[in-house]
Amino acid sequence: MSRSGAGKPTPNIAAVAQGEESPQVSDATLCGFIGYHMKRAFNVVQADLNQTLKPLGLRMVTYSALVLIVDNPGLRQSQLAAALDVERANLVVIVDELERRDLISRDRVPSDRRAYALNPTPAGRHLYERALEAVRGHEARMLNGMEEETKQVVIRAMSRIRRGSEGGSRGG
Amino acid sequence: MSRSGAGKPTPNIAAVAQGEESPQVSDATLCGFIGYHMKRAFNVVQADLNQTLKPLGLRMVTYSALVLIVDNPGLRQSQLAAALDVERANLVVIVDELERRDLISRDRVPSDRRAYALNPTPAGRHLYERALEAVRGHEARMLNGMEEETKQVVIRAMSRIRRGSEGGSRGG
DNA sequence: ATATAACTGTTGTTCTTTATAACTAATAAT
DNA sequence: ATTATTAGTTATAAAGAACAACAGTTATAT
Repeated sequence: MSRSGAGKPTPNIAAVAQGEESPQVSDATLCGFIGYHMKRAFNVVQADLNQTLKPLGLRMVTYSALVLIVDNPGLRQSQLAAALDVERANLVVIVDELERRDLISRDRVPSDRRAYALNPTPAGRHLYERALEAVRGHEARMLNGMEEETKQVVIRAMSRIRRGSEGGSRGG
Repeated sequence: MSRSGAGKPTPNIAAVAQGEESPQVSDATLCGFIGYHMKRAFNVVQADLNQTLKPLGLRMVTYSALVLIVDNPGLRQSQLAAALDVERANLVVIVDELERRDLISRDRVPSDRRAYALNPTPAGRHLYERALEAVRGHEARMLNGMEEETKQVVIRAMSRIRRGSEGGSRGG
């Protein structure tokens, strides 16, 4: 999960050696690509986020799912799968996990007896608040006082890259 | 590997439905976090990059490994593992793959008979050039005419996030 | 010199994630 | 009514990443 030693007791000897003792390995070519920087940065973010969520018993994907369910009560599993960009089949275990912990409930919808409406329980809403607070701290730690304007530029750039793969006739 | 339909013959029905037919699922809360935008954007980049490299018989990690070996001939596997941020054990199969395709060679180093010096073959250097050209096209496609200044801001922000997890006494 | 520790590459195993196919039940379409 | 499509589920396989343990080699300590 994490190679950055965010919460590890054992320091990564190889990483220390690479960073401070034998810095002769050049990644200059890869540094010419924005995707390389995105990957390296995202690895750090992901590792820290998972460490942040671990005390709450959440992973990145279960956290995202909980947020979307609280923000969109009555959501169907298909919609959630599409929003999370995971296969419906793989979403089942995620929803199972949230349901087993009584964070959400699967409620049958009368109009369509195939579908489940996903709704947060009071415990789910409570954990949602706690998780949100924790993730806000995580982001503040990651950004570490980055200027608001810079943040906005990054967000716009990321959105543009993401939407570039779609039709692209819709303005944002 | 890819859910964005970058090179798939079958259009993702769920994605279309989510994007154009039932846009009622709100991710406003998650959109408040830069990490969310990074993940979504990186998913798109990764999918397109893998599609780009597939005709060359490369994956993201084998491509990165090849680039680092060409740029740092004589590299040891430990160093490569540290640079790629993968376990030494897991790097073995990656190097195996590159060696089996005669893109690199494992040369024993006289001064330390434990270690292998990784060197690119002529075929490796040739594929390196081809891959680099393909990835340049991929990046141009992803960025799609993004202003140079914006790119630099993003790169600096990503570098800052990444280095924030280290000691942080070194300026860049 | 010898014993001990540390390092390099390797193998094997396990866990997790992701993708795929197939299935049941329910709705929609012809 | 028959057929096709959709929602959720199950099972399985493929791929990645984490971890432990090992042989061979080098470094260190006694």
